[in-house]
Amino acid sequence: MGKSGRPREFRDTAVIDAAMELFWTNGYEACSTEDLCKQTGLGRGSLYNAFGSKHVIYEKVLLRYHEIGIEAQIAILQQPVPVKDRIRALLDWVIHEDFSEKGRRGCLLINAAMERAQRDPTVERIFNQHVNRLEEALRQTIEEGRNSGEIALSRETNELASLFLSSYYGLRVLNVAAQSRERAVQTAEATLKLLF
Amino acid sequence: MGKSGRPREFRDTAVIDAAMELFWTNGYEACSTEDLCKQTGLGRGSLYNAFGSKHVIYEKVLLRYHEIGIEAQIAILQQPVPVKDRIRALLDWVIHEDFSEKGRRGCLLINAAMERAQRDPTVERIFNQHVNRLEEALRQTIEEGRNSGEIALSRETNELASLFLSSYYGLRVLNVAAQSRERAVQTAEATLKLLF
DNA sequence: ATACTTTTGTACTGATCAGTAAAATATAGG
DNA sequence: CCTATATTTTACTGATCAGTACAAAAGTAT
Repeated sequence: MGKSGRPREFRDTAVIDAAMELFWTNGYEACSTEDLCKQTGLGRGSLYNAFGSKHVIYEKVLLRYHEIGIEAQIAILQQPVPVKDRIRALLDWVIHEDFSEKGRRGCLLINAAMERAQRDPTVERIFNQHVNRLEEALRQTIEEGRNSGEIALSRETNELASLFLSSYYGLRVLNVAAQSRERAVQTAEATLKLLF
Repeated sequence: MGKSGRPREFRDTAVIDAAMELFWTNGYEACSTEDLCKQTGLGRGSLYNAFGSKHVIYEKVLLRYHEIGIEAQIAILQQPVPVKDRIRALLDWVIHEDFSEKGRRGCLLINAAMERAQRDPTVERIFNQHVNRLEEALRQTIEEGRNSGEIALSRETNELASLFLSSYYGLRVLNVAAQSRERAVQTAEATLKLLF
C-alpha cells in the first residue's frame, strides 16, 4: 500500500512558515501568489496542488501562528512561580515579540483581524478563539492570585481579566506605530500595577 | 483673474467622504480605483485629474478621519463637567462608534496602521499624530482631575494616561472581532474604575 | 464670436492578479 | 520493465490592476 507517485520535495510546515513571514510582513491582499512561490521556493503547480488556493495557505498560516502563540502565552501563565512574576513575564514576552523580531510587524492575528475579520469568517473565528483562550488562561491565573493573597479580593476576576486583556492588545497596537521600547515598558509596568 | 475652464461637478470633501466609506470597509489594498469611481460617482479622468493617485486619495481620507475624530475626542475631554464624566463620555463615544455605525469596521486609523504603518510613512505619521494628540489631551484632563481631587495624587499622570490609552485602543481592537456590546461596556467600566 | 482653460467621459496601456492545463518527471507496486 | 499515481515545471488563461491619452464638453475672458 503505502503511497505511490512522485514524492514531495518539501515539508508542509516549512512552506507554511515561509508563507507566514510574507503574510506577516505584507498582509493578505498585498501578498501575491507569485510572492508566495518565491518565498516558499515552490512552483505555482506545486503550491496549488498542495494547498488549492491562496486563502487556504492563509488559513493554515493563521492557525499555526495561533497555535504556537497561544501555547507560548499559556505556558508563561502557568509557570510554577508567583502570579505577579507570570504576568510580568507575559508582558515581557509581548515586548520581546514586538521589538526583537524583524521590524515592526506586530501581532499577525491582530493585523489579520483588522484587515479582514469583518469580511473573512475564518479570520474572525481564529482571532476570537485566540483571544478567548488567552482570556480564560488569564482568569485562571488571576483566580490563583486571589486565592494565594497576591491579588486583592476586592476586585472581580472577570473585570481584571478583561481590563488586562484590552491593555495588552492596545499595547501591541501602539507598539507597531510608536516603535518605542521605553514607552512600551512604561505602559507594561503601569499594566502590571493595575493588578498588584 | 477668477478661474476659467469647465467647472468641477463635485466637492472634494464629498468625494473624500465617499472614498472613506470604501477604505474603511475594505482597507487600502482590497479597494480598487474602479471601486473608488463607482463609490464617488466620478469617472477615472476626473478622479485622477483632481487627486493624481489612489494613494493621495487615501492620504486625504486618513487626514480627514484623523481631524474629525481627534476634534470630537478632545471636545469630549474638555467639556465643563467633572473629569470622571468626561472620561466616561469618551468611553461611551468609542462604544457608540464601534457598535452604532454600519457594522464592525472599527477605527479606520487602527485598521490603516495595522495594514500599512510599517510600509507607508504617511499612515505611520497620521496614526502617531492622532495617538499623541489624544494622549496629550488625556494628560491634561487627568492633571485637572488630580488638581480637583477627583484623581488620587498617588498615581502619576503619565502612567495613568498611557495605561488608559492602551486599554482604549485594545478595546477598539477587541470590539471588531468580538462584536459584543455588553462585553465592551464591561471593559469600559473596568477602565473607568482604573482611574477613579 | 473666438481663444483659452479646465473638467469630463471613454478607450486604452502594459503589468500583474489568482488560478489552470498539461506534459515531463519521479517514485511504488507488480 | 511496465503501469499507476502523484508532483513538478512551464506556459498559459481571462480578469483586473493603477494609471494615461485624448477628444468632447463646458465654462471664462476678451
